[in-house]
Amino acid sequence: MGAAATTLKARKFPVQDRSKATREAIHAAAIQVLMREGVRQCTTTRVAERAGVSVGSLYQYYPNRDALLAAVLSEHLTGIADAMSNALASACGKPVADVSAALVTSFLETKLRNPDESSALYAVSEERGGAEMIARLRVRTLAAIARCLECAPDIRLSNPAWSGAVAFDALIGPVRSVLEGHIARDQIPAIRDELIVMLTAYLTTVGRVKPGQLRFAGDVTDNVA
Amino acid sequence: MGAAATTLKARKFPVQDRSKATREAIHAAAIQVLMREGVRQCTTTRVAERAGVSVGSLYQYYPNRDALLAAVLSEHLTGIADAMSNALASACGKPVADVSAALVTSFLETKLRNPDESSALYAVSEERGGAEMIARLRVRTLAAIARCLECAPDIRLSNPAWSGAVAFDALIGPVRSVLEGHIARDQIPAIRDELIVMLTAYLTTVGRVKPGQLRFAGDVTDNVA
Amino acid sequence: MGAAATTLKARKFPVQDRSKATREAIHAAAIQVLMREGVRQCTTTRVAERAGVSVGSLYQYYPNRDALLAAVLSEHLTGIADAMSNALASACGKPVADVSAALVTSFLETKLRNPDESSALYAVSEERGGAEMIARLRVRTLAAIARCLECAPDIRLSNPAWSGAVAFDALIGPVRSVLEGHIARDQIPAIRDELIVMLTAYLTTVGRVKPGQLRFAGDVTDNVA
Amino acid sequence: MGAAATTLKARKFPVQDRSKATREAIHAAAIQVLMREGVRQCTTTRVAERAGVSVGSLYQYYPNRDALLAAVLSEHLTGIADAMSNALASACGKPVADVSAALVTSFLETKLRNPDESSALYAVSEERGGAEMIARLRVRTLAAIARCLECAPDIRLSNPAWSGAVAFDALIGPVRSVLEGHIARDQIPAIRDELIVMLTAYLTTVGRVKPGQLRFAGDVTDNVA
DNA sequence: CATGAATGAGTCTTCATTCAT
DNA sequence: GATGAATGAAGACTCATTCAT
Repeated sequence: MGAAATTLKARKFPVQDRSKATREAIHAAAIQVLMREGVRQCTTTRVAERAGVSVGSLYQYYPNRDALLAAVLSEHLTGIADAMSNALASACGKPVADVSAALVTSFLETKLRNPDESSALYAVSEERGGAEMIARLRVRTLAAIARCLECAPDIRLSNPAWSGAVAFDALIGPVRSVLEGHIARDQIPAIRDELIVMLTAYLTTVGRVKPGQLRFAGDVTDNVA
Repeated sequence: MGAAATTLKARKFPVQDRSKATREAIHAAAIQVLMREGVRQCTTTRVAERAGVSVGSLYQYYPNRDALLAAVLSEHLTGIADAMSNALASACGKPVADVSAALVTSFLETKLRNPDESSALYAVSEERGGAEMIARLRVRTLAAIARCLECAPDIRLSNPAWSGAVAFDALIGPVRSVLEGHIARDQIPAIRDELIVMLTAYLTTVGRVKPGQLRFAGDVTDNVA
Repeated sequence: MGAAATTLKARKFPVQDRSKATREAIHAAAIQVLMREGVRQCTTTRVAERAGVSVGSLYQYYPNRDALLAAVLSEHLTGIADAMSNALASACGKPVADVSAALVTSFLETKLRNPDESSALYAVSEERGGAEMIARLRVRTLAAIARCLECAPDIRLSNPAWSGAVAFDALIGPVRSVLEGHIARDQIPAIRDELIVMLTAYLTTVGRVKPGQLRFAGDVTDNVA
Repeated sequence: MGAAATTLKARKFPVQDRSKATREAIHAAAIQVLMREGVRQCTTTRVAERAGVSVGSLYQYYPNRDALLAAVLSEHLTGIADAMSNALASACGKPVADVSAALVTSFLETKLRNPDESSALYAVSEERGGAEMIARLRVRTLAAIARCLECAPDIRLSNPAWSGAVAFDALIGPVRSVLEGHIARDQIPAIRDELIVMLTAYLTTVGRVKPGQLRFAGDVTDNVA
């Protein structure tokens, strides 16, 4: 009887679902604590508390504190990589300006959607294991960018992967400046446009086709000395 | 003789010199530990140990751990800001390409001179107080950049401070990629040239003087397009 | 059976009871250490050790060393204030001699019941926060005394609160002399009687009703003379 | 030659005088620090600093911190004992009321002349060695009191030492209440008068001569129940 | 004798992790 | 599986005391 009742309840809330819910609660709590208190104060006890579970339970879902923080960071970075992949896929085959716009817009949008979370996670990425994860997702994103740049009809890059990497890396600092408050949040549209201009100018310059092919396309090139 | 020798020795190590030596030993040790073990493991005990002094001595020179780390970070950042100010001063009045080159070269050179130290200090800047210091020196550097851009004869920027900030921030990500090992160290010259191209292209684009306007200091706002 | 036994055991030590036991063990240990080693040596480590728990546990029950000492002091002082309140309540409406006796007896009894503890706590009250606590409980006790003196039929005090305060304060020194060993412990009954005499003499003198005034509630200020 | 010069200088400021001055400076500094910062913060370094000498010098004059604090406490207590001895000597042979007045007045005056100092020293007396010193000077003072009470013409105490001790101890609490701020400082004259009344009443009561000898001297006696 | 840099044992406190219930 | 009390290693920081100069 008792067993049956339990089973029925379990059917409505299957074990895995409840597990998943708890796991997600802990995950969310970790982000909250991270944002409000910083990495140092983001202790397992505090996270469990905010998640409404016991520390013991936390350890049922994450083998240790580092694993929890890694999971949080991983999801954050994966989200960004996914968003960028999608955006870039849509821009495939379009001219540089559009690719640049897709790149800049998708990065800024995802990174700045939850600014506090993004900010908090910088500190997490300094902890052990952060670098590798960033490296992994950077590679993935760079691949998407390179693919896109190869198909841009108005440029011909000698090394799309390389140029794409530079272009992507160039976005990191400005975004961080926004997150750190060096650049006001109402300037986000302005900075977005500015970065699009920058990337477009850069990629156009390094990807300009041989003289005679696109002679009248622009005049930026001869400024590069 | 013995007395003379003692006196001479004493002259080499008078009170202030000994203090200074100890202080510097601690400072250096902090950087060492930071590089080898990371911020988390960079404890007062460990630093004192590597410096060959007691914890007590460390606290005679730095009021607390944060102050020590802040001092290390401060010296690092100040060095960079100084180097950039100098380089930019030399480039004042020269064309954009030269300003870009000065900006990129000075930043890369100082930042990559001691790559391990630079790397280690990223984590330090996440700790309490790091943000403010970065903000302060960022402002100083941005002022130098803006000053330089205003004098560049071949461009007319509607907002030199803003464009300079974007240009500077764009360097941060790529440099970090080198430090993190995402970009091989033998690629440093290549990335330097690439960044010079990028900044020059960007600044030329946003600072492009419409034909016929060069002689009249007209309203340049519509150049940002 | 095994299960039942376990359940019974568990009933004896449910969560709250175990917690309470630990808390009390720490409390008791603190007093022990205080008595044997003094405040200075009453460190969190030593207390935890004597309580048979880890330092960590101590901090689960008391936020810091001061809070622990404050708790010990508080319980001690509260106990005294309670005992005196009760004794004085019983003496309400009785003549001065009885009030004095109640006052003296209750104070001596509670203070000297655990002489070593009382002694040890003097040093605690010097530490941060001790003064306030003493002040608070002094006020409470003085109120009880004043209430009692107002109802004594054979005296009419111009300012019962003031006289009560003096009377109470006068007990502090003698009690301390006993605790410090200046007065032998077998003299306690003698000192008690002596103090009763003193307080009675004092209160009678300052509360003496002039012949013929007993029936009229006149101005009694000139009795303090 | 150099020796002669040194000797002459020394004659003007004899070694012992300078030593004495330094010692006193340290002593005074200790009291200052004690008052402003409390015992815990009264460290050898801080005292030396305020005294304008080096820690090393401090240790030339006092073997260790405890000795320094003991010296400070000793001088304080000795000063009080001296003042009381003098006052009591003057009151010798006079009636109880005068003896009480002398006792109370001298104690209050010396104890409250530098209230902050007196307050600060309570904490010192809790440290190791304080109790013994207090005991020693208490004995000395009690002897002076007893001597005085024996000569009072209007009372005949069965045990002057005992009654004197009670009388003296009764002053300790009230004085402390003033120092702790429980009793306002402008109430000092009032409390002095009150305490004189209390001691006089007490000593008169316990020292009353047999009926028939001083029958009309006072009427306090029959109030004692 | 004076100095004050150096020492290091000893405090308080935190927190990741475990395990009996 | 859940709980949360218990653990104890480790970290930051202080301060009495010494000793080379």
